[in-house]
Formats: sequence, structure tokens, C-alpha cells
Amino acid sequence: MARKSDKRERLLEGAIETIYQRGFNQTTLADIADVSGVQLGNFYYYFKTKDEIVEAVIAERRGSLLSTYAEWDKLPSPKVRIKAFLNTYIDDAENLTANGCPLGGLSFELNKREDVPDLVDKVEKLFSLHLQWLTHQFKLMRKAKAEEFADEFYSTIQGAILLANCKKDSRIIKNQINRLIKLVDRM
Amino acid sequence: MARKSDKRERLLEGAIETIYQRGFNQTTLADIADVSGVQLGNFYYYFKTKDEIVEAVIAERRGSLLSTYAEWDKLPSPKVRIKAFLNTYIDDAENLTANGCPLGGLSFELNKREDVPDLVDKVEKLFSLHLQWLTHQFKLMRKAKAEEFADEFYSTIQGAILLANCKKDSRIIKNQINRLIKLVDRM
DNA sequence: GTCTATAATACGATAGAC
DNA sequence: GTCTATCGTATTATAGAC
Repeated sequence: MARKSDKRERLLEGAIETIYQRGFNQTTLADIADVSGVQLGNFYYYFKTKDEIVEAVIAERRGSLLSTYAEWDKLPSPKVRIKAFLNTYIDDAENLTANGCPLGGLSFELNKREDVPDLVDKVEKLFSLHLQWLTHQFKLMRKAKAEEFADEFYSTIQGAILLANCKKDSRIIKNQINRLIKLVDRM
Repeated sequence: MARKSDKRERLLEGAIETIYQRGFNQTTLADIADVSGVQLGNFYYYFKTKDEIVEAVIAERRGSLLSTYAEWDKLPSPKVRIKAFLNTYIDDAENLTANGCPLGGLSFELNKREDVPDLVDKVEKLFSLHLQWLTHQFKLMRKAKAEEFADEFYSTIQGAILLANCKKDSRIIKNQINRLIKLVDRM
């Protein structure tokens, strides 16, 4: 009795990685099938269209994000939680410099498409998760302008990643994140 | 005696606008020819390839930027100049919210291409112009960490545009820019 | 210089054998 | 469920008449 095939999972993993590295528009289904070790024709047994797999990618990223929040939420204070959040960007600085932000990049690309409002909506909600979580943490810190702080922090992060990616210099991310960490410490 | 054709100029203008609105990957040469009122076949009389016209777009944007700097440099102090720079983002907030940053978006897209290092290099240099100009202004203000300030400001700007674009909310740009303006005022 | 074909190719998607 | 073969279409690019 054959084990249940893990090809769907492999395709999804391959799609997450490939779309991140090459961008959605420049990723072909052949690329995804290839890195996943699946024949192109077989791709369609698991996903009906290219849009369907990117939708699955968004759902998967959303799931990962929610589990990560669950972990952070175990930390004792919002201050510590925000610093844990910020430190992930330093830990991942090299990847972010090489490929940009997986959420920011996907949002930007899908936002340009007018033919799939559902997909645009889903990626917007995914992108906004960080903002909501940050806003919540600042509210717990009794900050009157919690939302503005969240926008300030997340703008800086996204912008720093874009600059680092364009200039191929991860120090931009590290410097800006360290500045934000100090800012939190002084709050 | 026929006037010299302005079709090259029209194609370039059309390309600038269309690539900005739809992104490079999702812009077809037919789109550009169409909005420019030029037959597709005729496109190739003026530009040999799609990459060649985006190269011209980059050069054109570079030229515009340099003239803008020349204007700003007439202003009496670096503080006033930086505020003039910042205010352009508020003036253009609706466009930026609808389409993202023309430089940031192009940089992001072309950065993913490994087959055209020259193009990647040119867009990187274009993107960096703002950073250089900002760094120079902060140096004139005798700021020890001029480069870090430039990174901080430009990261915030680029990130705010990305957030506004994704959430379709121009207030994010306006709020962040106003915060930066106040920051400059206090310097 | 301009236009009408049309070639060449890449890629999303399908058919059908196994 | 998996694979090979192939279709259909979009898009870059060219040929060649005018």
C-alpha cells in the first residue's frame, strides 16, 4: 500500500521558495515543477492554475505567521515581543537583502493585477497582519498613537529591506532595525 | 516638408507611464505602442528590444531627477531643501498610493533579473541618487551620521509608499512624511 | 519612416495513455 | 496519480511592401 504522495506539499514548498526568489511574474510553472521534482503535467493534478498555487502560497505564509505570533505572544511583555519581532529581520538580513521581503514583494506584484481582486484582497490581508499585530503590542504599551507607531516601524522595515535589496547591502537592514530596537528600549 | 516625427518621444512617454502603472513585467510592447498612438511594428524602428526601452525610461527618469535637484539646490538651506523634497511625496501621495514608487517598483522588478546585469546596475544607480542627495544635504547640516539619516528617511519613505499602495490608504504616506518634516524642523 | 503581415518562442493549460 | 505529448495563446521580434 503506497504512502500518500507528498507532491502537493513539495510543489507548495517549491512555489514558496521560487516565487520568493524570482518573483511571481518571472516564475514559471515549469520552474516550480522542476525544483519540486514533479513533472509539469502532474502539477495540474494538485493545482488548477498558477493563480491557485500563489493563493495557496499566501495561505501557507499566513499560517506560518500566525504560529509565529503565537510563539511571540508567550513572551512576558509587549516590549520584549516587539524586540523579538525586530530581531527576526536581523537574523534574516542576508536573505532579505538577496531577495527582498516575501510579503512586500508579493503584495507589490499582485497589487498591479486588476483581474484577480480576490487574490489582491488576500495578499493585502496577509501584509496587514504585521501591522495589526504591531498596533496591538503598542496598545498594550498604552501608546496613544499605537497605529502610527506600527506604521512608522513597518514602513522603516519594508523600506530598509527595499534599499538593502537594491544596493545589495545588508547593513542598511541591520542599522535601521537596531535603531528601532533602541527606540523601543527607550519607550 | 514633414516635421520630424515625435514618435520616439511619444513611445518613451507612453513607456514611462505604462511601466509605472502596470509594472515592467506586465507591460507589453503592444500596450506601449497603443497608448503612444504608434503601430507595434513601428516600435522597433525606435527601440530594438523591450529591455532597450526600459533602459531609456531609466535614463529619462535620471534626467528628470537631476533637473529637480538643480531646482532644489537653489533653495537657501539644506533644511528647506529636504523639506521641499519631502513635500513632493505629499503632493504626489494619490499617485504613489495607486501605483507605488516608480523608482522602487522598477528597482524591485529589475533586481530579480539575472540576465541583464547592466540594467540592474543602471536602476541601482538611479535609485541611489536620492540617497546620495539626501546624504549630501545632511552633511551640509553638519550631521555626523549623514548617511544613516539618509537611509532612515528614504527607508521610511519607500516603506510608507509600499504600505499605502498595499492598503490603498494615502494617509500612511502623509502621516509618515509629516513626521519626517517635523523631525527636520527640530534638527 | 510607417505599416501589415507573420515568424519564433515561451508558457499556461489540457488530453489521454498508463 | 503520474507521465508524455501537445494545444492555444500571448508576446517579443522580424520581413518586406509601401
